[in-house]
Amino acid sequence: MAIDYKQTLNDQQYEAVVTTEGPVLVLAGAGSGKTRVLTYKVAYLVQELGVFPGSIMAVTFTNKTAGEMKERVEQLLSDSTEHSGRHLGGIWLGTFHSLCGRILRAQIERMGYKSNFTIYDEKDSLSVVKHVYKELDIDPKMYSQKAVLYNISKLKNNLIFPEEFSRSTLSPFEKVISEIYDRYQQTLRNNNAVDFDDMIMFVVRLLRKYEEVRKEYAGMFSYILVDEFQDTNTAQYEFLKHLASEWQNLTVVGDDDQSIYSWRGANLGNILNFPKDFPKAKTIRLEQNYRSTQTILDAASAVVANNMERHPKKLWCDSDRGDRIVICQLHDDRQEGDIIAQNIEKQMNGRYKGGEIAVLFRTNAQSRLIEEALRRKNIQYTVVGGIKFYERAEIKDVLSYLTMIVNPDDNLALKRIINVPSRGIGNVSLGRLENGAIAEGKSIFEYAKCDALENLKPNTRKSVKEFVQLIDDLMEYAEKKDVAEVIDMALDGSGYLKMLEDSKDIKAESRLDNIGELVAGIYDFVKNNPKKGSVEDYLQEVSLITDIDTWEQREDMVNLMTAHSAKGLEFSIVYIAGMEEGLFPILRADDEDHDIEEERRLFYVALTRAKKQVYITWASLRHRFAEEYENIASSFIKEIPEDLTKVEKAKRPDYSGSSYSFAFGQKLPIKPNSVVYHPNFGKGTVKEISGFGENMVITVAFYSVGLKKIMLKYANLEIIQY
DNA sequence: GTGACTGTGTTTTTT
DNA sequence: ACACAGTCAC
Repeated sequence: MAIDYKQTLNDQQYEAVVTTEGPVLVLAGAGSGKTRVLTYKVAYLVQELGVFPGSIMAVTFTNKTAGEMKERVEQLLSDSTEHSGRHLGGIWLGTFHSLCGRILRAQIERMGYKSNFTIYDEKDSLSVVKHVYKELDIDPKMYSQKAVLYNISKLKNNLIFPEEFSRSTLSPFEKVISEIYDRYQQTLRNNNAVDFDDMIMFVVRLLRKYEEVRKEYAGMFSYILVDEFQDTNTAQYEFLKHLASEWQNLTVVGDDDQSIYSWRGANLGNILNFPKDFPKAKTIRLEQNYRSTQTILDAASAVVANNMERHPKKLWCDSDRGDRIVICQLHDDRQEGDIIAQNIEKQMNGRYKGGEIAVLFRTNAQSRLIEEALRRKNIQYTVVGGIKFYERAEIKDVLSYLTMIVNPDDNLALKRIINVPSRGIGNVSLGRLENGAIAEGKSIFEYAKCDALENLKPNTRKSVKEFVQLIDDLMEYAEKKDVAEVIDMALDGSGYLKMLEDSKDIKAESRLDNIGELVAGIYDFVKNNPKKGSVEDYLQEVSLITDIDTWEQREDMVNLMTAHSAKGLEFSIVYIAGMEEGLFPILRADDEDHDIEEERRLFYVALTRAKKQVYITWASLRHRFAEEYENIASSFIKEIPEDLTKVEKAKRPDYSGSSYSFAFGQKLPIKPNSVVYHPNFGKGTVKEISGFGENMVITVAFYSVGLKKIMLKYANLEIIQY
């Protein structure tokens, strides 16, 4: 049966789906079904217009979203039996980075790189900057390496190439940046490596410079769809413009109120000026919210209305008013964790599953106390983000072995592993190798491979030759075998596994666990990509994977993450923790371009993740580093209309005893038949009440242990139902 | 070349 | 508070 688009979608959604020709701007408010529109539009193109999937490009913000979208469209297509032959094979669906990566594999040789290039993450980039500082003899204390890297990234996002930047008028600091930028880029080239920003910038450069490249790709994509358009940067937007230049069928979907990545170069101007750039563009507004209660929607709208830079819009919904937003003031950050955990426990004993609940915060560091509190209550949780899996030292080490197989010119990868495990090739020897390589204009590996290495001691020379042999063997093996087989050989042959197994370091065990997880992931990869299971295929994919991509929403686990990571997700219950002035909105000592409107949008994003209920917590006292800070409530709290909120203040906690208690609504009276929760006995129903005030004693029928008499003031009881 | 010691930055958000 | 990088002594 064919999909009844008219029936399934509302009028605006339908219009956005069937307006396939020409540029379309879909302004989609939070929870208005933007993913739905994109999914149905792809299905519509394939099914109703008979478009070949290979001529569709769909760009999403994360790999995870790309995967989910593919699944949903395939589901839609297979549900409609008359076109069951249609599937999505060949569609270009992914993030800007993965799509550009694919183009670069095919085209980068035009720029003098080899197609087996490595993709450097931020840590790698920083290592390159460090290397350049040494080369140019620049003092890291004078110019912060991070700040310089940030500036380079900004230049790249704005498509300013090193040559161009060096020609413009520069301040003394900019002159330093320019010099570093230049060397940085040369170093990447020598290593046959690109950073994240290069991936976009290089493709734009190719599209600008080579008409045949532009024609090839622009001709190929007769339909282009873009999600989260508000978070695109200048380079990404130009990429889209080039690709849409032949057919002009560009649908961008976004919400200017949810633009939260300007610090990464996102240009709010892209969405605000889209109608000017494409005068023929049709603008469609999705203003019906299907997610939240009226209360949550009203609160979020009232907050974001304080922003000046935005397309005005009026979101509406026809759901219930719902419960008020609870704003709870805590004494300190530890109590915040405890209260949140306590309340979650209550909700999980009620009708909610852990997976329906999320705790959002501004900074990853805040998760620790909340985690501890949840652990004390044996509540299962997952943390999204934080310490990143693929940035762990052991993971990077192992991946560096694979990288060397694919791109032996990658000096960074070589330096990382040539002495891990220890082969007696220390800093001095490595320095000699590096200098020799530079003198001969070779990569270190190339130099180590061919030369007599007379500047090394015989023992060291032997070790280097053995290392070269190891990599050579792995390379040969990798020609015939898939990445799963290669990783086993690499871990074994390099002695890396043995090094960890023999280590007395207490961290070695968790490192082994992590490597186990990585290997399991590699086996999965090979299983899922029967035709493309080479080391090179794997590395290309894995370099772009982030934690949010691997996160799976589990039914039973409470979700902890930053407000940024929560973009695009929804939960029945949302806690927003740490709502203090200076933390959310965040305030930094050296903030030049600190943007309060962006912080407000981030708060808007956090609020609109909730379907049913929002809890906002803030603590008067918070620990930062080793110190305590006094805080006042976030100014954003006041922006929520009072009639939508319920304000509570916790008693000062008593940490002297082993436990203390406070719950939302603790003071409310208990009556017979109230349902209560006891930390040891679990849930029960109140049968009898005697005594008054301090001496009140209740008789409770617990589901687990039967009747118990309990003295209220000692009981640490929570009321689930009055 | 290894291990202990010191100093620094970290905790804004991420492809 | 803590991890990490850089430096120094052996």
